[in-house]
Amino acid sequence: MTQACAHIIDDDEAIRDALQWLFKTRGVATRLWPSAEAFLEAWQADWPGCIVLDIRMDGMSGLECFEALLARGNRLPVIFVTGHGDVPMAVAALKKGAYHFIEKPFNDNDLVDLVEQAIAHDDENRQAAADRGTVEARLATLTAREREVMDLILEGKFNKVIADELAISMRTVEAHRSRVFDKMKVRSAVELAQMLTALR
Amino acid sequence: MTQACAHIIDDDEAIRDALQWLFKTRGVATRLWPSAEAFLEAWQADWPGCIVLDIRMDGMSGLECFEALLARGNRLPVIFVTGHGDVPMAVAALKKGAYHFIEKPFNDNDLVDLVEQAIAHDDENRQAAADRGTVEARLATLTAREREVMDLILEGKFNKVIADELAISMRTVEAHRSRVFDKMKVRSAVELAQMLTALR
DNA sequence: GTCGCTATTGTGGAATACCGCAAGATCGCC
DNA sequence: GGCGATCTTGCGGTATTCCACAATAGCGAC
Repeated sequence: MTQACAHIIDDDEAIRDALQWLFKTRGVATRLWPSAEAFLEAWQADWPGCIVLDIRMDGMSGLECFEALLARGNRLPVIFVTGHGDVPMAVAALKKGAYHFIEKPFNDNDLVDLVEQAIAHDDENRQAAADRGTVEARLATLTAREREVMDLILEGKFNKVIADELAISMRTVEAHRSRVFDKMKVRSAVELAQMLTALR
Repeated sequence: MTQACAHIIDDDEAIRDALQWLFKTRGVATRLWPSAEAFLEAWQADWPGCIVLDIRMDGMSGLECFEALLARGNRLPVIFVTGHGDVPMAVAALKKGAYHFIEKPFNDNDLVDLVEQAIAHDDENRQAAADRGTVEARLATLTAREREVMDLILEGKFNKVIADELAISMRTVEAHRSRVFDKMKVRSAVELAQMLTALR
């Protein structure tokens, strides 16, 4: 499941099959889900790709599914598909972060293009998230004391001042500082600042 | 014109007046424009507030006006209002960066709420832009050589290495470095890195 | 208890950064 | 030619960083 794919969630088997065939001819991998519930149950945060989500379905609606995904921190771009949408619904969905909102009947090529854009978009997100992930993983290896020292380093303070504020000796600060650089895999305070400021 | 206001662009005088009255009762300053052309002619990049833009108008349409504003780097949130919109139009507008898309007839309170949110949103944007502006203004005071040195500092290099790469003496690098810190109003390379990384 | 991790401190020295003062050279502008 | 901005360099000295080596102490896990 490391392969990016378009998750097609629709309770109409004929549509699922038609979309599967469509995407197959265009070289886009798909995975089919007969209901929002089924998808939510299987959903994993690290799945790459995008979601093509029908709004009107038996059981949980596409909008409810979207909300549930939001609550779980879903990052996959969601493309809504509906035959009975309206402007307020589309606006609300997009403002909540949906990737697109398209009405049936749609042009096949348009949908494929959208899905490809969404998958590419997800790729970028995923890359950025991975970068953040590695930095956070390194942060996680720091001890509490090391993090305290790091914070003060990031305020541009001298070891001397840090030693004062933490009421420890300068030598100790140096030791922590050295370990911080080591664990964060940077060679200077400047690199550290850039790495962490990039996280926002 | 330093006061944030809602720019109402509509070719129907009755609607303009009605909206002006509505916003006045809710304490939102407004400015009325009878056409997209009139607004575009007067438009200034530093106006704060938001835009309420009717789509169907004689002459230039709201959508065309929006495109023109995009091309000019407009930052004001745009709220589209229309009686004849459809889903694709709304989706396209939002994906291009419009703030909202609302259909007539609309609930007065909804529109006022939207406008207030948009103005608040613009305030935040403007604050962030101002921060970027001050940093960029400082950057602009740097000489070419100082910027070169700064770039190398931001790569975490020692003065010695920088001197080598630029084929100048270490003392010269120190002089530039000192002036860079001075002009950028920072006291350490760490602060500099944070200030510039925050710009993205 | 022993082992491993963490926090702590010290010594001593080499490498760098930082600062004030002074000054030569180039270049464009009036 | 004179003026101002910029780039350049050196001297001498202080402050800070960085590193290797060495060592003590607390604390939780097995």
